[in-house]
Amino acid sequence: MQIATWNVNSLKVRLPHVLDWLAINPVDVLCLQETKLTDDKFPRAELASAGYQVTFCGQKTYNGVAILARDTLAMTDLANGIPGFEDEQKRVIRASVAGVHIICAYIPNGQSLDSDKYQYKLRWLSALVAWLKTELAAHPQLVLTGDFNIAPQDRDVHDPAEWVGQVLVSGPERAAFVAMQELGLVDAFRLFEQADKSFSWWDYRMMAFRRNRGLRIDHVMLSPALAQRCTSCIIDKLPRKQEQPSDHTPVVATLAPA
DNA sequence: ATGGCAATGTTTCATTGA
Repeated sequence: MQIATWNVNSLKVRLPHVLDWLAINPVDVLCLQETKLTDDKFPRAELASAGYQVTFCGQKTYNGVAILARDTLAMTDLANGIPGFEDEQKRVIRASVAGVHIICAYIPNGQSLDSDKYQYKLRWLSALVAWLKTELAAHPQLVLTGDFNIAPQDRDVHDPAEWVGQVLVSGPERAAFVAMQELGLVDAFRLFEQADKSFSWWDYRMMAFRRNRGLRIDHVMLSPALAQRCTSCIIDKLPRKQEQPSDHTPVVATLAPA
């Protein structure tokens, strides 16, 4: 089973990229973030033609998440949001696909350490971690994937010194990531030997992609039972090289049959 | 220190992202 995540930065603009990518990479599950579409505008028919069933939850301009699953697989238990956490922003959606419990998340950016948005990010992360504890107990086969807006370690940052004092690398954010690991979730990418300076996001500005000035902030985290089955996790940089790309590129994890 | 690039809204620039 292959599970991928991709922050597409507008599914309206990026639908052709997604369809092209799926044609080459027929993953079983693709989690999308920043669809930036209200539900009435979601391109359900186009994705159905490509062989994918969908569940989505979006809003105008900002946020928006979706899970695509091959239509040959059973997709059940559809829900969105973090239970008990009031949030107008559409950032979490979940579904069970062929018995694997998938949570697709777009964790807040935080803007800057002195921003209200940063406080919101920390509250949000706290709610997520508390909820994950019960989710993991209920669903031993669990994947948490998406745009975490957290670079877990300095090796996930092109120039750590340049990022000191900024969001995505702050102590409290990284502590939340560690808290997820302490619940048993495993950063699939780090199960394997990887090239130095592997990133999943590059700023549009300053030729950041060509200079590989990026961050690794998009993650696939696996419950212990699934980590045991994971045979690979790669970042696919090809979409980032295309015309009019998203600033993020897909991350793909492969699980061996149970 | 600042802005650089891209998407969105109803736009003629502001806001947000990371």
